[in-house]
Amino acid sequence: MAPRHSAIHPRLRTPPRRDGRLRAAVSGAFHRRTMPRWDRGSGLYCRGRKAGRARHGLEPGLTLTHPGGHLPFRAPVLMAQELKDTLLLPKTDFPMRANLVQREPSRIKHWEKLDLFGAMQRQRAHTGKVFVLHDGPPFTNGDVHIGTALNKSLKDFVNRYKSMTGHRTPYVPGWDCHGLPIEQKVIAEIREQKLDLTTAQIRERCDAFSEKWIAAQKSQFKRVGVLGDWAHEYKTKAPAFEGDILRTFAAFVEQGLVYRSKKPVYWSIPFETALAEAEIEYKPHVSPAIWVKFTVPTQEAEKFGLPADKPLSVVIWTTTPWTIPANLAIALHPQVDYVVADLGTERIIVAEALLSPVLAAAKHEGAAPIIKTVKGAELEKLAPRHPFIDRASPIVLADYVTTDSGTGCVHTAPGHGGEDYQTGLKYGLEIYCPVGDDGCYVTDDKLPADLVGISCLESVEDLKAKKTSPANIAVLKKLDEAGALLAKQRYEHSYPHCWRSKTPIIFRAVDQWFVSLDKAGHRTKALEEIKTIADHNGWIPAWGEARIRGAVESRPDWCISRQRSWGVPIPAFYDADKNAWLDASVVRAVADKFSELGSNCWYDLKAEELLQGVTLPADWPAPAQLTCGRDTLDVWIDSGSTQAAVLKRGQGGTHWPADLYLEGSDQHRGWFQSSLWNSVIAFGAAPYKAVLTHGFIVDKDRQKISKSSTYQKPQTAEAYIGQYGADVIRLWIASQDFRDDIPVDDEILKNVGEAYRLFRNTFRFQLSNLFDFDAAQHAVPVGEMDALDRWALHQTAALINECTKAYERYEFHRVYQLCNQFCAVTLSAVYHDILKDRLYTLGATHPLRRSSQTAIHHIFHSLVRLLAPMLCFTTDEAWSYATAGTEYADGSVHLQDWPVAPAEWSDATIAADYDHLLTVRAQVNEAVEPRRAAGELGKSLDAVITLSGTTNDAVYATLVKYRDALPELFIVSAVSLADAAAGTPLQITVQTGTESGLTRCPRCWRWVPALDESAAGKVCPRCVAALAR
RNA sequence: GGGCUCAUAGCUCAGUUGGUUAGAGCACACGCUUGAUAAGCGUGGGGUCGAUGGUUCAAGUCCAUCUGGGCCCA
Repeated sequence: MAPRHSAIHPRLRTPPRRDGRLRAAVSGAFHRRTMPRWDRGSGLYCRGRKAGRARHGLEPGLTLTHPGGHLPFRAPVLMAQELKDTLLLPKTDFPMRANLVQREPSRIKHWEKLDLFGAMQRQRAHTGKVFVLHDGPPFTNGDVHIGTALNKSLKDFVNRYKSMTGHRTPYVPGWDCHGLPIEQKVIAEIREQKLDLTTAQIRERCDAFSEKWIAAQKSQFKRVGVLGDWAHEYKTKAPAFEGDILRTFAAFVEQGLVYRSKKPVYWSIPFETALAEAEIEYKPHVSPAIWVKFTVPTQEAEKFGLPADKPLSVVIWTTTPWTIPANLAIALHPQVDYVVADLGTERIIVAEALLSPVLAAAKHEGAAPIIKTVKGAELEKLAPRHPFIDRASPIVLADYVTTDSGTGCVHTAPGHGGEDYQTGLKYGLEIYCPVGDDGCYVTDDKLPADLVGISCLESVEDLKAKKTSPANIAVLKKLDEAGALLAKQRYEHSYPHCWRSKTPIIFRAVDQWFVSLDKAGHRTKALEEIKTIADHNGWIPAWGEARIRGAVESRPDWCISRQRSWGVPIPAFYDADKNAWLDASVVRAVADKFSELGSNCWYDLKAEELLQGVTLPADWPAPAQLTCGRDTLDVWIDSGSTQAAVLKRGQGGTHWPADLYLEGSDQHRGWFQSSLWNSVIAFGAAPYKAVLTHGFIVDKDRQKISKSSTYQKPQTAEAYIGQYGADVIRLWIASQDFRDDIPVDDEILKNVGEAYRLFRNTFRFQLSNLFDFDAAQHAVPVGEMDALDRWALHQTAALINECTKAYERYEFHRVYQLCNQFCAVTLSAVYHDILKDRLYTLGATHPLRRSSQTAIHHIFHSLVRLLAPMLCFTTDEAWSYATAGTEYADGSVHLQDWPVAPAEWSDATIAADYDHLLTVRAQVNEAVEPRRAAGELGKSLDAVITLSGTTNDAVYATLVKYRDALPELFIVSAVSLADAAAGTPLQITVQTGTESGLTRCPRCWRWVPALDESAAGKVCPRCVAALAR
């Protein structure tokens, strides 16, 4: 370096050229009009040191007139370099560029090497504080969605925070493995491959499918930075877990809650099996549409004030004549107008709006005067007769009835339709289904004998021949004979077909298992538990209580059986007469088998083998006469059993009940509820003390992403993390008030990226200015620190307190806002900016410099911890540089204790004084700005300030009190105070250094009365002192 | 259609038991700086607090209705 300035002409050893002085030589307007673009400080050209030198090199040719006299402009660059070398400029290896996408995976490996999660647990093993966040299991059927990443990140924030505050945080991640969506995907594969597989084979494929996604999701969750007991996760398909699912179920059985009842399902007649939505194809189909008259007996008519002097009937419309034998009611809409229309010899009741299409279908000619109009509600319980079976078909009310088509009077067969079933339950109708597994009418004392054995199936041959089913034909004949058929038409519509047999499916009630929720007072107990949790503010936000209360109150008895393959088998046995046998002790015995062998044994073994060594209840048939049932449990029993299989067993050091459940708000009706029911029934209490919910990801217009026109790319966590890095995504999650919808959008993420850079640069600035600071040796006791540094500590204490409060309330966005503001304003714009002069120009061991370094050290170690739960990668990186000076350290920020501000950091007097001082600082900035705009000033250090005011003004009094600190505080070269007459408001005068007759120190750039000689040339007295050390 | 819920600047958030001219950061514009430099500093513009009606001396805040969004049901 040294030789470089040897050739410099002595004349160049003048004070370095200051842009301020150059500007001072010309008017702003002149300057802007005439100076070359590259010298206007626009940043277009003058980027970096190289560019700066080039500019200096060009300028000596210009001689500009200074107001204070002629001052030939020079550019003693090398001189400046030499002086610059005497400064204590910031130094760090902590990179400015985060390069998160590349760097984060290495840190994950580093954590794995450290066994960070294990280390955190061991460290808090004996604190006596435990916080159990019980993981809600994601479904294992695809890549981690950004919404799932959000959920897991929030959990990670909580766990890391709780760990730092001294809690052991046993977090056992889990997966929900069974269920229809997986089976559907597997079945779709099988369909494509045109395979015909056994149940066991299908289950094998489902298992492999699930396992594959567990592995994928696990690595994706880890990539997000989520810490947990990944090596010992729970899976609902694990044998031990399946055993516990059955043990939970056994508790249901034991209390007599489980009963059998019918419920309609999609049914394939050729395969004699229930079908899932995915196994159904909708195809065009021609059905016989019929208009059927249900006669109203005279007495009934009179009771309801209807005219009874002519035959009167209610007309229904249906496209499935075969369901007429199962008709038990007619549904009307309560608010729709119905009319009694006179057809001459008889009268009919239909919806007013549909009278004319009905007349058209019936080919009625001539007038059909309306005798009477009534609301549907007025006809409730009117009892027309079934056309050919001796029973009433009462009028019921239902909201789903429309006047779009038909008659407005809906044929209701609770055993053959979903809505019909609901209405049936509501009105206490039998769930009646006179059709057997083979699709034929069964022997039944209510059914006309001539219908028995007739099939509802339309075979592929029938379809080709455009023939309708034998049952349809038979029913049409019966209706015709009864004189009940008002009209008949071909009706073409889209109808569900079985994907395998290609024949139309039927909707048919089959026996299902239900759990009674009221029988043993469990609903009351569940509601009590909800209240108890609310009393302890456990529903976060509080409206969660209303949400789950509504779900629990309105939950009907739960249908827990599924005619599926991929699930936990319901351990019911059947005798030769198809009677079901279910007993708690046997369920428990089977549970033990499942725990040992996995639930596949249900399919691999015969009942007799399975029950070997099991003592059956006295009234049971011999095992040899039993077969295993083929229904599986609804997955709500699976997921609701996690609290039993994980928490009750203390897996990974957990305990029951959990301290927190944390899921999306949809889980009020889902997992929160299923867990509550299972736990209340099996253990008599709720499985959680608190439940935190978050909203859903939406696009920038707050529309759900699936509807969004702007978001068609895959919404996987990987896609986002691959672009932004996990820490930016985590910061984005932290920045949002997650109780509401969470918008995601490039602009938002870009914003968060800026905030990320702010945090990173804050750390970098702090680290770089601690390069020669060793807290053990150099730290200054708080009581001996400079006021400015104590102010900074006061602010830090406030930050710590506020952030801690926010973490306790899970208000991460408050932490984000608070830290953002702290870094941007308190530090960057004020504290750090002011500190530069001290840190760079004073001697290394100067008390003020050490005081500030001490404060920076404290602030860094506070801030890095406050942000650690969120910015888990970056804070650990910064912490490593701070403690080890390298990218990786043996320890981790995540093993540190949560910051607690020592009482001595807070100083109300200094805080109040600085409020005044910073107000004036803002005013000074404002006052400087016009002169800067005029081109008379550059940096604020070029300014000399005079403040006049009166000492009876509190603000001015504070200025007087801190008189000596003001230039530093305002980052100006000098501040003089001028006492004015009482009542005079504070007045600010701005002069340049030159105007004040001062000289600029080439080293610290402050304008001073005189320079002294030093080894490095002429500098200000303060710099002479600094250089002397 | 029902239950729960949300709406404050371009974006993310504050805004106390109703009480001065509704705040902050980011973004934007214009400057400065080149000793945090793919950084840093300053100044500035920007809001009918979703809409309407009401209560009140006073409404972002309380009440009602509506509009739009979200979750869950039907």
